[in-house]
Amino acid sequence: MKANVLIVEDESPILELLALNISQAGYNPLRAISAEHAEKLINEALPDIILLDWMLPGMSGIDFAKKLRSNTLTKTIPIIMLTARSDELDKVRGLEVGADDYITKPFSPRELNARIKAVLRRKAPELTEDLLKINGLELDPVSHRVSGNNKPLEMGPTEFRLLHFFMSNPERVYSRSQLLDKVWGSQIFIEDRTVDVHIRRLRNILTQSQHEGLIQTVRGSGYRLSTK
Amino acid sequence: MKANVLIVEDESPILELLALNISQAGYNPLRAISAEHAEKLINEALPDIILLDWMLPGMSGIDFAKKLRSNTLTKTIPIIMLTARSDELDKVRGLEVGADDYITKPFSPRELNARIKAVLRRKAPELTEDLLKINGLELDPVSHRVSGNNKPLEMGPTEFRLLHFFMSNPERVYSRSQLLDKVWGSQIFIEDRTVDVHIRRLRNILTQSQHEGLIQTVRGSGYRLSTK
DNA sequence: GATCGTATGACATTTATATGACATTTTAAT
DNA sequence: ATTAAAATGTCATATAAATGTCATACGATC
Repeated sequence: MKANVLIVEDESPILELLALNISQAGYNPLRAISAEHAEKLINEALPDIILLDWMLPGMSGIDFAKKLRSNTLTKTIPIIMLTARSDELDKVRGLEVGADDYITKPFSPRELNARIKAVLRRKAPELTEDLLKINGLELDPVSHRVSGNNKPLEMGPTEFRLLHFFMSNPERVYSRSQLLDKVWGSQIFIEDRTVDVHIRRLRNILTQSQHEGLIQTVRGSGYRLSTK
Repeated sequence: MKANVLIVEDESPILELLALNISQAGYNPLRAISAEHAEKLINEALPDIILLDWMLPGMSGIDFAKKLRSNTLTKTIPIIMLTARSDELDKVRGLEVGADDYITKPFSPRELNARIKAVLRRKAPELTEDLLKINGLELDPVSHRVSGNNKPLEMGPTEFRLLHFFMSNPERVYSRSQLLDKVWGSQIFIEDRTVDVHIRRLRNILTQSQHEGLIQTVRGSGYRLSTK
């Protein structure tokens, strides 16, 4: 599950540079040369994060950010602003319209990737590759392995993604619909009740290391991973 | 809290078929036989989602979609286009004018309902996520947990919502019908006296941490959450 | 003490979740 | 290509929890 990074930048060389960088960092770059172009891409599939140039022909970056923030569908997508100069005023305005971070050109690839990672970790931790440990339960996104109290646990892909998501967002209730969106994907059409079945499968597997209590039912609301 | 689904379809048998389906799926169907007719209905009450036939007499579906998108009031209403053929070009044009999804005839009831659900679940409004604390009583909307003096308190969904509402609006009296509106929902037909029962249930639970006095009866008026 | 509004316990019903089974689809191996 | 194995989504049923209503008891107010 590579994160989709939408880059909105009108200068083609910079755009390509960014895209190269991003794909090397393990993300999936999407290119847009204007706000209008970006909107089209967003209509097809919501990106996980947006890199947005401050200066754009047509709709400016800051107006576009505002627009994104005013739409329910896009308001939670993290935005990193790209600005030419390190102007404090720009920074303030950027944060005002809801940018999550911002970076001034020229920037080092390392810094850019670090910031993307930081923002993702905050907003969509399930898209990072961090090793997750909770109460003796370990999930390694890189090797794609799970173990409970050092005992390897075998599970299907869906259960893995479900557990990955829960471990990335512990102590938080998710409705079945939210889980379908986050774990299955928003373009998928399956029954709410199917979530129950996968929860049960996951719990069954976690039983091997007495971790099944981690996945809790919150009646009327959904499910939660919690150590309490 | 049934979602209102506006169906715009000129062929009466198909319209009825759709309406039947939609009401069986737990939504409330509104019927329109033309774009003009649909506009009238929209003026009366904004639907939650619109199923829009591609081919319509008078204003075409695509023009109507464009019109809806250009109006502030209606631009955020999700639209699902109904098209006769699976023409890629149509799909592109549909997405261009801002349809959220589209489905080709003939379609299975299941697929249709799944798509409606998928589109609706994405536009769910977000509730406030702030941790509420009053006098040692804590309610966390995120993890969906309540504790009194650090002791976990278990309660049913209705009691949770009731307490959530009171803690969000402390020191203020609400009549039984106001509570029914705010906590149960406005279209629900329930006896006033039932509120009493849930108040008692809530108080019983709060007794575990000596917080039952927080919920006060205001004779002749209703109930209030107050620390005084 | 009569009246009115509220509290309480019991109960039938409704609603939500858990579970086991199954048909199909996907994936991997040969 | 063929086959076997694994995974997936759905359904029917079982189980559990929550809900709304009522009858009755209680307490305040006049």
